[in-house]
Amino acid sequence: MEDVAAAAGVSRSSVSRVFLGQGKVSDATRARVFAIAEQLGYVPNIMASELASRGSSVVGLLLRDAANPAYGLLFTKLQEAAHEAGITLISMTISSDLRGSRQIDSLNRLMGMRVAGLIVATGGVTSAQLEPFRDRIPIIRAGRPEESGRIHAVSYDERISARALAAHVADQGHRSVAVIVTQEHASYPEYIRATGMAAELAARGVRIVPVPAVEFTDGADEAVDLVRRREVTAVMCPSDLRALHLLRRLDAAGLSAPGDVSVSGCDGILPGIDLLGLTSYRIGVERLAERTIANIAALIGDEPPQRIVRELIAGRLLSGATVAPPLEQEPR
Amino acid sequence: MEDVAAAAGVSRSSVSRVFLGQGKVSDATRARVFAIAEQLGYVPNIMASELASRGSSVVGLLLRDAANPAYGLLFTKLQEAAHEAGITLISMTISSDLRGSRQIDSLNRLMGMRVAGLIVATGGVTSAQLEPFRDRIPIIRAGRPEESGRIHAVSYDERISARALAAHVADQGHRSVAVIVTQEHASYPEYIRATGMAAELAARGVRIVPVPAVEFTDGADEAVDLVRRREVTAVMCPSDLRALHLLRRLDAAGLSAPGDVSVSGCDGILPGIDLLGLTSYRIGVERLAERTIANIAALIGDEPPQRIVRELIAGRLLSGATVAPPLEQEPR
DNA sequence: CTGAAAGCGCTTACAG
DNA sequence: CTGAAAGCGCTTACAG
Repeated sequence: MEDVAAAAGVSRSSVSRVFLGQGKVSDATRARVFAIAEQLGYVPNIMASELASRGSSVVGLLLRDAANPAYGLLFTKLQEAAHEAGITLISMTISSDLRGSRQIDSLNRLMGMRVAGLIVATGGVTSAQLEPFRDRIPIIRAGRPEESGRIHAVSYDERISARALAAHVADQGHRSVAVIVTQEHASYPEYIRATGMAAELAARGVRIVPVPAVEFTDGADEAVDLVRRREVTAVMCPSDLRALHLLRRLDAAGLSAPGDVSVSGCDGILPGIDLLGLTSYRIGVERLAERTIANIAALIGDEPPQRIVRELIAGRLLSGATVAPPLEQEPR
Repeated sequence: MEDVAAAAGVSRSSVSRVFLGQGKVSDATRARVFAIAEQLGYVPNIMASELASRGSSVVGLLLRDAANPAYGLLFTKLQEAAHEAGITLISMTISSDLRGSRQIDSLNRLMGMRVAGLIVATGGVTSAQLEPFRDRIPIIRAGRPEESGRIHAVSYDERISARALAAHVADQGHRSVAVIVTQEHASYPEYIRATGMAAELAARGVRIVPVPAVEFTDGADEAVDLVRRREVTAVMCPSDLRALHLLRRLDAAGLSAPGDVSVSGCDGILPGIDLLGLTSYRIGVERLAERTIANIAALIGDEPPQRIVRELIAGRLLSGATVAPPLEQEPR
């Protein structure tokens, strides 16, 4: 900056004003400074700038495994929305198979960078861990149910999706259905979905066989057994990835959907899901990203909202070929 | 920091040393400082720290649309490898449908943050645009052929993958094959793949019908026509997403693979690709991420390698059901 | 419209 | 092992 100022024959103050685009600067000076800067390849040091101005325009994003299509799309949409809102997002990913310590690590790193706000799109960080920073900067949970009630959140409406899927399966005439229930501690969203599905099925008088699961591959073989023994005519999975795995195991067992059993997933993001014909629920990623950015922008803005943000985003049912009326048993 | 120092009864220098873990500090002081810091919720300001030490440990990552499974996985794997190498990655995504200006924007922002190095995983930034920063910080292109020869690169070996796929199709007995050729300016990697496929087919005496494409959906309907007119018995696509789209169009036309035509893609990342039975080539994302991080670590390290890094990463053929011998025509 | 000077939160020789 | 002081690259009142 010193060099630019010298070459342009002005003070550092003026160079600063030119780049900030604020304060009064003559057109001549402005043009000269820009020209020299361009020529010298000068790019202002954002760190120094923010340090001096005590302001930060960057928002931190704590993301889960972007290899998961649902998180990858969310990431992309958040970036897009942020860019449009003039917000720079800096992100760190947490692999889903890594435990707590590393997530905290990332959280601290982001805090150390003095981000103006934080978007948490992973369940790996608990509300309790967020709490100490809560009155330091605005924090918003994105895409995941937030229990505490003290942290802002824009979440998918898992209850609606669970109900829509369960209603669809029940409407096809299934009277005995297996539901793969991810344990609460393993994946809270999946847990909510699964219990929501079970509740809706129960309300419709459908018999439910819960299949507990923790790991991604859990429950599939057990479900296959249930199908073999003709105990159920449909299996509901709390995510598309789990449904895919079930389809693989069914295939290995010489069974298929919907011929031998109806299968449903949830997410609806996977490219090619239409070709597979998987019945699912397309979560509203785009809208969620939009609302998350709109809220964080307001929260880090001049007049932050007084109340805790708490929005629910709905999606839409994707009715595919893998769910059909049960064949032999239970004629209607 | 001042507060922590005061509360601990030491100077800021000592607090600094404790957090940097360098220099001699008595165990008593260390313990006291950590305790107070914890209690006060003090997290060192990384920006200030780096400004003062003139060093940066963060590496910038310019990524393409993470919603694309291939980029999403790359992103995740890069993060993992970086974390293991003690490198903090800060990333900005570029939506594939946004043009130049925004990419430069992100590039400047990253430079403004004074990152220690840069990983460019998008073709949207040209070598020429990178050139001005080339002698400022180490820059490495990841996952994409880099033409300039002046920028470090760890790329997928697109020629190998193209050849493997083409050889596989030819080996099945196809003698007339359509190849969807993405134009060079639209997607360079796809262009390299397509021309590589065509070259290998030609070398094996197979007749080639090139179908030019720019947009993601281009070429599919033309390919369907070729199949209808029995001009080709196979269609090779330069990416799985294009292959998926072709399968959709075939389906809409009442045709299917491999019954009416063999279809191949390339990438092999998509979850569920096995269920679809798509013949593809699984690119070596994990290894590429590993090598990229290893190289950037060396480049920003004490003794950077003298020569331009130029590595090629191979993957493996995924032979699926969508490629089979041609049925009626061309009996062997 | 412009410049000199203080200060942002740290690190780092340099003395002790 | 520890502290005082200068400095990192900027911004921002405050004077002019």
